[in-house]
Amino acid sequence: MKGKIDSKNSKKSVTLEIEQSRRAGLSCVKRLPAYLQLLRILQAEGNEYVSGTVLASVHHLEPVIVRKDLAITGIIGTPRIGFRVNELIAAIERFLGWDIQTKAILVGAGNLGTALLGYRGFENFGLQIVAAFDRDPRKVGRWLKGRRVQPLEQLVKFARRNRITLGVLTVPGDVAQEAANLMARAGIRGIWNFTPTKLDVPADIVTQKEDLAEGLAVLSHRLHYLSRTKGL
Amino acid sequence: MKGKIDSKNSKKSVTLEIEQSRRAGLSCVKRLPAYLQLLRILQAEGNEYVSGTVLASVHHLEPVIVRKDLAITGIIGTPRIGFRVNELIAAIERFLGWDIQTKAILVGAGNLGTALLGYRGFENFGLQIVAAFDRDPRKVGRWLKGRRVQPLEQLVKFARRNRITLGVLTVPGDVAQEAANLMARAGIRGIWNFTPTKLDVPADIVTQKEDLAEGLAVLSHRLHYLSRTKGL
DNA sequence: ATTATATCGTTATAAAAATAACGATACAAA
DNA sequence: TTTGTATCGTTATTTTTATAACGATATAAT
Repeated sequence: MKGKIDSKNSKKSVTLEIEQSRRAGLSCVKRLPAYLQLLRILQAEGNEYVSGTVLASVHHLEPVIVRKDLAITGIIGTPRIGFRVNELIAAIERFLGWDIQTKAILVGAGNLGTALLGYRGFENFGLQIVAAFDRDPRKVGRWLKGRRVQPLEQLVKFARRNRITLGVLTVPGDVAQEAANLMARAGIRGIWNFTPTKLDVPADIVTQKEDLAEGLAVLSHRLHYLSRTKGL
Repeated sequence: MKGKIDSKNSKKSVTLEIEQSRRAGLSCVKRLPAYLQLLRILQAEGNEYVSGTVLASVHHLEPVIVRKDLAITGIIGTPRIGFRVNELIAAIERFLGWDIQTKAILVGAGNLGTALLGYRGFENFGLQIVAAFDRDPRKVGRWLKGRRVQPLEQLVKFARRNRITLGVLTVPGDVAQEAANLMARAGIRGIWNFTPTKLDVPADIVTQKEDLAEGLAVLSHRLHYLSRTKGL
């Protein structure tokens, strides 16, 4: 008389199929790479399954949060067992768009720019920095971590010709807006902004500001005012 | 019969004086450095006052948020005028503990470590990286951005002798925990963790994890699934 | 076969953060 | 002097995020 299986399943499948990925909370998206990192280690170690509980304990999170986060990638686990590591990795990568490599250019071959160029590991994040640009004539022409530094004047042509969609901005703050304008002209769709400058860009361009000072502020504040909070 | 001025003022002053800095929301603390950065520019340009409205518009925030954020530093503005730039800078710096320089050591003289060592600007964040350490004998002894790279074995002695309270961790992920243990033994109180490894440390040590992948995940996700959100 | 248990997925509640609303104040202009 | 307005600080509401609660399920143990 209750017909439990039927009524529940039909509702769930419809919901999941129709709205594809329900609104993905920002904090959730931020946690996904951390899961991914651990999952790759587990995969390399030969683990076939992993439980949300394990993922949670490593990252000092509540298991519920992990399960909810994973749910938005569309993955489905089995009770008492957990999730298939392979499937989980694939689901997260796909959700973040990291299953296909995105070509990016980097502007500003200074300290930080050089470090980012040298970072082996972006390939794990679906990112491929294919070229570097700088305004300084002394830097132009030199080779940095396998890429020849090109002059800024070449940026627009290069980016258009190679269908570049992502730009990494590592110039000094006072020329950041200028460089961003150049990227916009070049048809770039997203800017990863490592400068302290808040960029003004057309509405169809996505920017992500990366500010070291932010994290340092949290650290300093906790250090000075006794740490009461627990989480990250 | 209402006695509005009296009742309100007495309540406010008591509240403010007693609990010093009411619980500082995490998101608020993160925004403070951005204000600070802009304030210093305004100061250099000779501006004496700034309104919360201006701060807000530059950073694409609501004025209310700015006023609330500033309020927790203890600063008080004047209606129609705004805040004194000098006072505001001092208040934020003091709140974050950036009014006195904190000495730090850096462990891991790789790409990122080198870039951080070369970053002129930490002095604006109350941070002074006074020494660099590395495990690799080929790096030990070399000079990097004005600091001689020392062997890991010297870390504990050096940190204790110089009363170092903060450690910057830029080693590969698989040796991060090991380095963190060393820092703990050396009496370090806070660890700025640039590795992808979640650290296990004694409860009295504060850690702040800096994960580039986090920001990239947000950027990628927005790029792939149409950007509906507006804010940073 | 029954019971126990670890885990899942969902729903309900609590906490934190963002947004909105509103009175108060200081200067400017009529 | 009066009125207007930009801004402040606080309180109220909404939204987002985290935590808690709970039934469901798959294996292991009795």
